[in-house]
Amino acid sequence: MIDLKELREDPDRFRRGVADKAMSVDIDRLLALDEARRSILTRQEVARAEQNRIGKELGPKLGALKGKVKHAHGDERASIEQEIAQLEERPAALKSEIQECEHRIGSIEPEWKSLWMQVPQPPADDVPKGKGSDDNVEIRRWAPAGWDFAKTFEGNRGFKPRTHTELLKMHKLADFERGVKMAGTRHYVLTGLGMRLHQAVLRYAVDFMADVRGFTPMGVPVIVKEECMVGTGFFPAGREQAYHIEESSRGSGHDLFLTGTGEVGLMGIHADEILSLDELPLKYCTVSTCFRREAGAAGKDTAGLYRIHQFDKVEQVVVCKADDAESRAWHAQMIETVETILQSFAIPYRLLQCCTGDLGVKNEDMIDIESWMPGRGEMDRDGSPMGAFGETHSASRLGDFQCRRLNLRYKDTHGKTHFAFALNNTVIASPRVLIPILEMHQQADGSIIVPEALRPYMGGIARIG
RNA sequence: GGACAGGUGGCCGAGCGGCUGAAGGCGUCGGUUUGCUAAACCGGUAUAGGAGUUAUUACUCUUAUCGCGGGUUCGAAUCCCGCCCUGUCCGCCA
Repeated sequence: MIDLKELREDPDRFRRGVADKAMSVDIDRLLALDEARRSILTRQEVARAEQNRIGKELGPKLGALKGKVKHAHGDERASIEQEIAQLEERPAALKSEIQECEHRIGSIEPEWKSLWMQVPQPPADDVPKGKGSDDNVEIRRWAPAGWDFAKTFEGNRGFKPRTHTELLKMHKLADFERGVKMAGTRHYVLTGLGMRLHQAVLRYAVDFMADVRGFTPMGVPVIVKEECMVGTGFFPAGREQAYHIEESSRGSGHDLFLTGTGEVGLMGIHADEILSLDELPLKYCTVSTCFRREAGAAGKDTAGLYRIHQFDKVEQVVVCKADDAESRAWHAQMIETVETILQSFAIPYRLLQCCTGDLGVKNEDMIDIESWMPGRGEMDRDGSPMGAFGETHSASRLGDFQCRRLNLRYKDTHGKTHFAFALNNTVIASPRVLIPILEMHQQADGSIIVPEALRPYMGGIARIG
């Protein structure tokens, strides 16, 4: 969430942020509610202060009188009782005023809080303006030697490509029918070498993060409390995307949610903590199963391994000082990590700078990395796919938005606390990444050459089929 | 799942209706002492919100916070209720 003080000081900055992100949050309403809330709060505090002061002065006296009244009789008793009643008059008046304030605050707060949570992190200044993904700006593209983006797959390789679904079937790498039988649409079973390849890319990515990048691998919960989802910024906006475990309806204390990314578990680790400077930056990665309802995506990418309800992902996060330059440096390293990995798989890809309209509530800057998938895209005259880029990675800078929501802070050298900056990035998401791997490395006979980098994780297997 | 016990500041631990934002200790930071280190001594040492002064830095006042939420009371860390969590024992089970 954003800083309300900053909102008060420069509301236009946030109005612009909302507009640039093509969202609608009533900033004026929020400001009005905030103003009202603070004025009532001030009134309540003044009353409380007096209550406390009176309490200290009269409290012990009252106690003594009340003790005395028990043993008093007749006139004496009556006069003591009167004295007590007098003394209690003012505190009673204060109490009712405090309660009234509390009720009024209670009536404002839900809407105030809800609006506050919806205000997005304004995009960084250098993020190009745009309405949606069509306005994203390609930064650069890369292809291995021997691959020319200007030519079709056939032009490059001399034969027509099979789609990954065909290849999966051909080599018995996945079983969609039985996946659907067990769990419904968008579910699958990875079988045999399909599962091994899946595991191989994950292990390769974790090892890269740990051994080359020096990140700490973590195993984190994938079923979490609502606070984690809110704290990481996925709720309330993304509520529809998460599977909901209604434990409360069975008498348990709280509901749980399945996480759609390891980012939730990684960022939740230090929620409500104040870290010391020497603990920063936090460099964590995890491999976790991710669950997504894909609500609103009905009919989209229904075939194959592209859009599924359950997958595994190696995710990295960095929590660093509240410093823009440092955050940008980590961002650059994340992108480099993804490029290194994709290059080691010899997969052509391109980098897109996401425009303002394509950013979510929590990020101020995001790069999407799209891999070339020969089996995607429009069909040519012969009914064979022309290939297309498909998103396989993204890397985001969140500023302090997420850490403010998580209440994750650090103490600087002067002992002052600050909300930390956070970044996150897909190191690898599988099985989606298997699509370009299978499709790019297929041979004319349908067999698939396993990228060299993965062979050590495949028991040395160099070829499928 | 059953039975007890318990959740207090960075940690340990007292408090069990007003004098307690909270004793004492440990840790930590600053200082004095010391040839250096150690010891000793002195002082500081939570977080958030609001208001104000100065307006980088800082300071003052004030409110809230003793697991979370609610209640009793003029007044709650302290009493009552609900929930969550932890420990121990028993049962069950990857």
